[in-house]
Amino acid sequence: MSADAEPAPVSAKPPVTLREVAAAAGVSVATASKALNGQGRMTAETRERIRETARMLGFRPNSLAQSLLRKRSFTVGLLTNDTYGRFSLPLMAGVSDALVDKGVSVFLCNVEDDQRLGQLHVEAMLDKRVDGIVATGKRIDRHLPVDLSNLRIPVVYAFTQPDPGAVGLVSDDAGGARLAVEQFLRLGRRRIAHVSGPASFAVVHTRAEAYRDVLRENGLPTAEPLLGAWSEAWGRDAVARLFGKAGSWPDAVFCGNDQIARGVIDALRERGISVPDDVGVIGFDNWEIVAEATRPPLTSIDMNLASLGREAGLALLSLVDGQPAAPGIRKLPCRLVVRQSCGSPPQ
Amino acid sequence: MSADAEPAPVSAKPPVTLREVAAAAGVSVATASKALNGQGRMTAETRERIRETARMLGFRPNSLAQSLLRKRSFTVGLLTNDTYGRFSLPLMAGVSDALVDKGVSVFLCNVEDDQRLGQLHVEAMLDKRVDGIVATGKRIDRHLPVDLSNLRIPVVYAFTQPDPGAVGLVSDDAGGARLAVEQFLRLGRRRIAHVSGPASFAVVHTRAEAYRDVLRENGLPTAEPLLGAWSEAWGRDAVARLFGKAGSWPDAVFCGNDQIARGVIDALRERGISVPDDVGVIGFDNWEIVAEATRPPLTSIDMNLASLGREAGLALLSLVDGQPAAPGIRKLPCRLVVRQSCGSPPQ
DNA sequence: TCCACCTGAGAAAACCTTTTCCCAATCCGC
DNA sequence: GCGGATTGGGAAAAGGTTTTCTCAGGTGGA
Repeated sequence: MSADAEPAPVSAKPPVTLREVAAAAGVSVATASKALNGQGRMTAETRERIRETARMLGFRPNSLAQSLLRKRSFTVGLLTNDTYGRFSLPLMAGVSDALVDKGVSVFLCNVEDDQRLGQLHVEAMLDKRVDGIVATGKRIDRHLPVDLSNLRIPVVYAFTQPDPGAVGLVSDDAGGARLAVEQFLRLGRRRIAHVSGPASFAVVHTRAEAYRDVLRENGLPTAEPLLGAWSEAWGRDAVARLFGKAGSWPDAVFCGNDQIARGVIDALRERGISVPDDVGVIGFDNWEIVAEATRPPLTSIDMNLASLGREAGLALLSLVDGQPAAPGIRKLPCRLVVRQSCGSPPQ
Repeated sequence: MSADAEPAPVSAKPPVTLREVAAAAGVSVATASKALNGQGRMTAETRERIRETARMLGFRPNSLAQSLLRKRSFTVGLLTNDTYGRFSLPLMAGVSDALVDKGVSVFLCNVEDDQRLGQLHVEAMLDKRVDGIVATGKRIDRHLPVDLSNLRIPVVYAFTQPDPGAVGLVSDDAGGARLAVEQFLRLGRRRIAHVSGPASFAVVHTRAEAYRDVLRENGLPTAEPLLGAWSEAWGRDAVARLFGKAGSWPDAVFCGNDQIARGVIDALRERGISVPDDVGVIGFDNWEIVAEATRPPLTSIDMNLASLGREAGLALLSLVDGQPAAPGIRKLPCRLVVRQSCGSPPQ
């Protein structure tokens, strides 16, 4: 390991090839290949001898040669424009997780919002003969800055806007919103407000609609959601509007994301309003770094992004294997993560 | 694009090969190859004709075949145990960014803290003949759960503990801490406290030592740093200790990370102590999501992780090209990002 | 006119593995 | 003992590209 131990393997000996294994075992490469792959016919003794030789020599087949022949590279590309962001990370982990067991590796390609970069990455992946592509982004209602519609390999969209006719996986935002509002109802809350992000986001409307639906189904008056930004500042601002004037204050606030929820909780505390005793709060995204830092810790809706990624990986794999998949958007359920910001059920 | 436009290319025609280009141009594959690569000798007219044919046919060379021959796959592996985390993301983006222009793609491998998974990923990468590996982690003072010391391909360590004799890149934590403390001094602060994370982290000591050094160099009394957790709660706790008793309160707090700093700022505000008028605060990491949400926004030390990643990518590339690199750890400077939590210079 | 040299281009090997034939030897039943 | 089936294993092509070698024809000089 140190300088004087060995003549420093500047470039270590090349990997051992099948030919060398065959030579060492005294058979032809064809026989060696078949022995190692469990193909062909030969005596059990021969097969075992070849295997043992391969093991001794530390033989590992060259994926490049295999891929060239099989026209399958056991490699997929993961395209994202959200490397820094919150959403594609768990998603990426899920994709990678679903594929590693099948021996499939993942090329990570961050295209930012740059057409040129996107083009570059897609061409590089195509040249390297990836078996398929998972496209993911930071917004469910926006396209990646690349055209993947006429590729000769399958594409699965996860947490981004799919091309028409493609298969897409997204979180069930409406279901997630229902989960939150229904939790409030179960806890006996009746005056439930909704504070969410900018109207330019599709999910803002999806969640708001589900919020209204649940209230209506339960015969409760629906209040107009307050739309603003995805920030703590807006959460604080919204509290000023909701609780600024005298009158019937909400006893629950369903927030469009965890940062808004944090702003809401901070502002309520500063007004001397107790969470969860006076007002319950539920966030969205279950971003642990935020949800666990609020006082009290924040109950939130988790979009199960890792599962989403796993499903995307598996869907892509079956597409690669030639299984036709039903095109269209599949919605995966969210999950309520209970912490302490919305109280316990009434006795 | 829609169902009736074309017979839906279930599996589109295979990519065009060099052989087809050669046939279409009426030359041999050898000549075609040389024409496209600018090698060999032929009339300018022939070369141009072949190039034009290739362009028309949309020819793109098969990377797999090229790699097999050249023994270079133009592919590297990025190993991390911090997929969800804060640090490896900008770093990954930097690595990818440095390599994409050179036509090098990056395999993303998240090994968590799992030996088996690490082994699996490394073997998969080796089989796929990656040209090199960048190893990165969530802590500068911990090893990844894999042994990369006897690989026959180059390895560069970034933001993780390198093997002896390898090349490693880390942030200059001491320099970063100096930057913070010196900024306070420049602003006329003299009673500077330091609140940091757990003693089990090497960086805690590195930064604390630099903090003491700067104070000593300036003839100021050094106070013992307060060590705790990397959390907001600990930041609030530390304020209670520093400002709880009467006496000479600090006029500046240098925090070990941004979350601690946020706790500090929140607790100061709750005590009616003004930031930055009464007390200046500087954080570490420059995690925008935190630094921009504090009230006031947080001045912080940025570790330039994207640059670190870029440097790591370039270092790996030159190693792959056979340039011997000086082994050992190279430290890259941090950067002070000024927001509003430490005030303006005195007039 | 002849020879040496250059020019343009092709044939073939190489990279490493898989798979499809193919062949020789052995075995079986009659 | 003989024809056919089976068995164990090998030769060779395929996959797509690069590179080295070879070669035919042309050019220039003597």
